[in-house]
Formats: sequence, C-alpha cells, structure tokens
Amino acid sequence: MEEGFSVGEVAAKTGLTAYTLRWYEQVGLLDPIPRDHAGRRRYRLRDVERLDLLTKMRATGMPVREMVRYIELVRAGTHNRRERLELLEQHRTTVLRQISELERDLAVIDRKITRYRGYLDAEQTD
Amino acid sequence: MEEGFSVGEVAAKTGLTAYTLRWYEQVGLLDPIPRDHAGRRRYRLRDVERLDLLTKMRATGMPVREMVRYIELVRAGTHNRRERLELLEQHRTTVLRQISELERDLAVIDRKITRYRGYLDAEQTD
DNA sequence: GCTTGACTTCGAGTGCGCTCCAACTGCGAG
DNA sequence: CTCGCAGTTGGAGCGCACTCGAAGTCAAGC
Repeated sequence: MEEGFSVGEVAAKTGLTAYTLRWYEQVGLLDPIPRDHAGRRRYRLRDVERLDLLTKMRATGMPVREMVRYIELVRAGTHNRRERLELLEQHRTTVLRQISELERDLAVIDRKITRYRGYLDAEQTD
Repeated sequence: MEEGFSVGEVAAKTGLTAYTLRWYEQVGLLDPIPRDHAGRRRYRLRDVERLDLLTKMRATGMPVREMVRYIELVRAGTHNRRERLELLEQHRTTVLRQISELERDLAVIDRKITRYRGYLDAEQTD
C-alpha cells in the first residue's frame, strides 16, 4: 500500500467522480497531484482537505471561476489572507441571501399547497 | 391601450427576459398567448399569475422538465389535483433539504473564515 | 413619408460544469 | 501467463437553461 490515495479513493471520499477530480486539477483547483512510479495520481491529505472546502464552496453555489481565484490567492502566499477572507465573507453573504430567497419563494409555493389541500378537503366532504 | 400586457411589460414584471418568456411558451410552460391584430402577444392576468408561481419554482431549483409536468397536469383538468399537490409537496421537501444543506455547508466555510480572522488578528498584534 | 423602437419567427449559439470515449499502461489474482 | 481492473491522456460531447442574430412587420411621433 502506497502513501496517499488513488483517484478512485478520493472520488469515493468526496462524492466527486474521478473525471471531475482530474478536471479540477486541470483547471487549477488542485495543485498537480504527485504520481507513483507508474504515473498514477497519489492524493495527499492536504489535497483531500482542500477538496473538503472546495466541495462546500461548489455546493453553496460558488462558480468554479471564483474558486479558482481563491486557490490562486492560496498559492500566492500568506500575505493576501485578508483578500481571501473578504472573498469568503462575500460568499457567505451570498449564501445567506440565497437561503432567505429560498425561504421567501418557498412561502409562495406553500400557499399553493395550502390551496390544493383546501380543494381536496372540500371534495372529501361531498 | 389594449388589454393585457406586452412581452416587454411581462419581462419587466417577472424579471425574466422577453427571450425567456417566448421560450417558456414554446416549451409548454405557458399556454399559447393570445395575439393582437398585429400578431403581438398580449399576456392575460392569469398568464402573469402563472409566471409568478413558475418563477418561484425555478428559483427554488425545480428543473424546467418537472415544471412542464406540473403544467401538463394543470391543463389536464381538476381531477388530478392530488397528483399536483404531491408534486408540490415533494418539491417542498427538496427545497427544505436544500436549505439545510446550504446551512451545513456554510458552517464549514464559516470555520474557515474564523480561522482567517484568527491569523489576521495575530498579525495585528505584532 | 421617414425614422424609431418594440415586436415577430426560426434556428443557431453560449456558458457552465461536468462526463465520456478511445487507446493505452501496469498490477495483482488465479 | 493471462485476465480483469483501475488507472493514464487529449479531446470531444452533453444537458441545461437560456440568449441571441437576422430579417422582417407594424404603429406612433416628428
């Protein structure tokens, strides 16, 4: 057993497909993954940890482009932490707005549901 | 001033583009919109009301395909109200899960934000 | 009467985020 | 030694939801 994880293992861990993992590397979301003697990827713990954050960013609707911007900051060194923080805080705000819009829109659908329940109850009493 | 609304007016009202409104009609989300003597669409109140619901469905992530399914039920008559209700209730559940996943994922991002704030505070004290 | 602007149609094009194909390589089990 | 499986590459393809281009029609204002 070698060090690190194969692309398949990481796919299983993260819920991403192997295709997607290779593509993430290609577009610059992951640093080049080290290879074993046969040229196969061995993901390190830090690669998987980064994926943990990346998948959360994606799942909350951050565009891949913006995730790439964030990773470029990470790669550029620690001096830009404030900028990274701002990016994350801005995303946080976006997600909070997203949630409240979902709640607001759901309320409209809920009213429709209530209406249908009313119709069906009325039929019932016939 | 004629009865009803032009495509541009409805676009302004709903936030959809005129392109999208025509496309919605084409894919069957809207019944054929009546035309004035020059062939221009005049949306009725009930068309706009339907769009109110449709935009909420879209905004909460319902795929267009499924919205079409719902509208087909509406067109088929009142006898399938139970089925429509079930469709809406299922969507409601989906949206609720969506919201809680957003909250869960945001928590991970929040932890990262807290970490960055810590770094920056530490720098500050130098 | 001419221009402007909003509308019409049809089909093609776009952006995003994957997703897959074909051809190939290397490893472990039987 | 062979089989099957998991991996490799580059580039093509896909599904979704729009979005737009081109060419034309009509009505109102100057």
